[in-house]
Amino acid sequence: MLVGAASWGIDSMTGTMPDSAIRPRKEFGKTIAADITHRLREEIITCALAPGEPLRFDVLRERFGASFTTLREALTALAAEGLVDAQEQRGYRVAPVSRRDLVEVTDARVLIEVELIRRSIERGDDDWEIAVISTLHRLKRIEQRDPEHPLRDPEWKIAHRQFHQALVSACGSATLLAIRAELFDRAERYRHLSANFRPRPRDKAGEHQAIMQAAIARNPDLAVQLIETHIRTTADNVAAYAGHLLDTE
Amino acid sequence: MLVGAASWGIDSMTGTMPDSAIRPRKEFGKTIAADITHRLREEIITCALAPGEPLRFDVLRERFGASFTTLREALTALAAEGLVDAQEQRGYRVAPVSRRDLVEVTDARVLIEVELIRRSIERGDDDWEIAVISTLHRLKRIEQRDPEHPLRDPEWKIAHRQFHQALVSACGSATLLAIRAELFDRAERYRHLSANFRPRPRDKAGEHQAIMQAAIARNPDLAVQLIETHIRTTADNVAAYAGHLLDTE
DNA sequence: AAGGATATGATTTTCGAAAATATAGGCGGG
DNA sequence: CCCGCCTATATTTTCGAAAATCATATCCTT
Repeated sequence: MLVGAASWGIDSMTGTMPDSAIRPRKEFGKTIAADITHRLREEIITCALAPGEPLRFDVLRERFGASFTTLREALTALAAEGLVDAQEQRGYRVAPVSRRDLVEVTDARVLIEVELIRRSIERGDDDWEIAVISTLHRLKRIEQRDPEHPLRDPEWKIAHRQFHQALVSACGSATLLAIRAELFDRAERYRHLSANFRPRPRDKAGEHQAIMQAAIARNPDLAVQLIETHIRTTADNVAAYAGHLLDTE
Repeated sequence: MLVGAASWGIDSMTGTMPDSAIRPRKEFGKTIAADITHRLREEIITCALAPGEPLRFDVLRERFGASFTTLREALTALAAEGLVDAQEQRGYRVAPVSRRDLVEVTDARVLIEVELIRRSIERGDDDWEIAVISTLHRLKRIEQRDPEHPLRDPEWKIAHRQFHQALVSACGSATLLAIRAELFDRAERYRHLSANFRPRPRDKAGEHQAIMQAAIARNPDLAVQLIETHIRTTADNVAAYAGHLLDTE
């Protein structure tokens, strides 16, 4: 899903509040459809809904307490984002995963993220620097507090997402940012897929620190190289630890 | 809208049949929602529905003969593609146009199309060469037959789209092809916007011919340079001839 | 027993009414 | 006279029933 002007793309950045908490039927100002889109997206990204799993309306209806139509609207939106697979006249299912798709998403992310980092470094102002530094700081704080299995911690996820978002936020193109956000979500699903099998997370803290420094130092070539390595090694890890889940198709 | 695997992206390539013709309520095998999505997309791209125009359900209901829900699903999908702007609780409207958006779309197209051309030239096989040559041939035939105002001719539009699609079709990434297709649609809307004011179309035939030759000759640097110029001069023409329509916002 | 048509059940897809929300116009108070 | 509140209307959003479609099992024919 691309974006008209700069409308949604953002909402996938706001993270999610724990479903266990007492929550209003829908968040303020949002339609039920938008809320369900958001909740479904989270469940798919975190693999609470497994790749390839059929999404039957009866089940969803009970789980989310919305009607056919509302659910259908949410599924349509997610299909446009590539997280749901629409099979005409035969319903929806969680988008399947595959080695090939992982490679495509990784390549596309590198292509776009590299460009956006360059533009951000060139155009970023003081506010941008502050955003990059502060989001990294928060991320590190969370990592210190609980250094194991960061993906399990929703707070780490949000902070991680916001740091990477901050890095490219000054690029000046809402269009490309929206594309980037979608690819980020699709990649994050693969990270979750492998998180359960990865014995121990590698030291991402150092990588993030280095990326931040290169960005603030306005060294585009170094920043780009670090980001590309960051993205590709993450994908390689997924392929290594979740490889057995990628050949189902 | 991005794509899950490789599902839709294609359908925006199939063109449209004249609405005046006697057509079945929906095309074979498609849901009504998918059909309406397709028809609405065409009307937005061709500016039959003007940029910024509100899309009220009563009006759409009469025009397309579908119910609220079905229309809503179509609008959701188009919002994900960036052709429709969803204003929470306040309905939908055709995505507005602006100079800034035109620049963003153009830049994004260059970034992605350039990469895909490179990959296609590197990976394209005999079938790819044949597709490139034959789609260009058809395009030239149509241009000879009726050399004025090509955008008015639906056949030219389809042929033009298919030629550019063929050029990048061997890139190997359904993900990037889907992104490219969306950006192409958004750019085509701007072309339509200026078509009514452009005194005479420039000689695109020569440019297409040169691009084809560079591609078949496996000269990526030249092909990339030609494509970039092609995209940017088209956008410049839009800005020049439809500039007065881009400052409404 | 194999193949194919048909009936049955499960599931998706569509519809229009009803509820929720926004917009516009009028009324009263400052 | 202008501003804010309140009511009336217009519009969107949601719902569950009904229609359409697909999947499965059964039965008939060869």
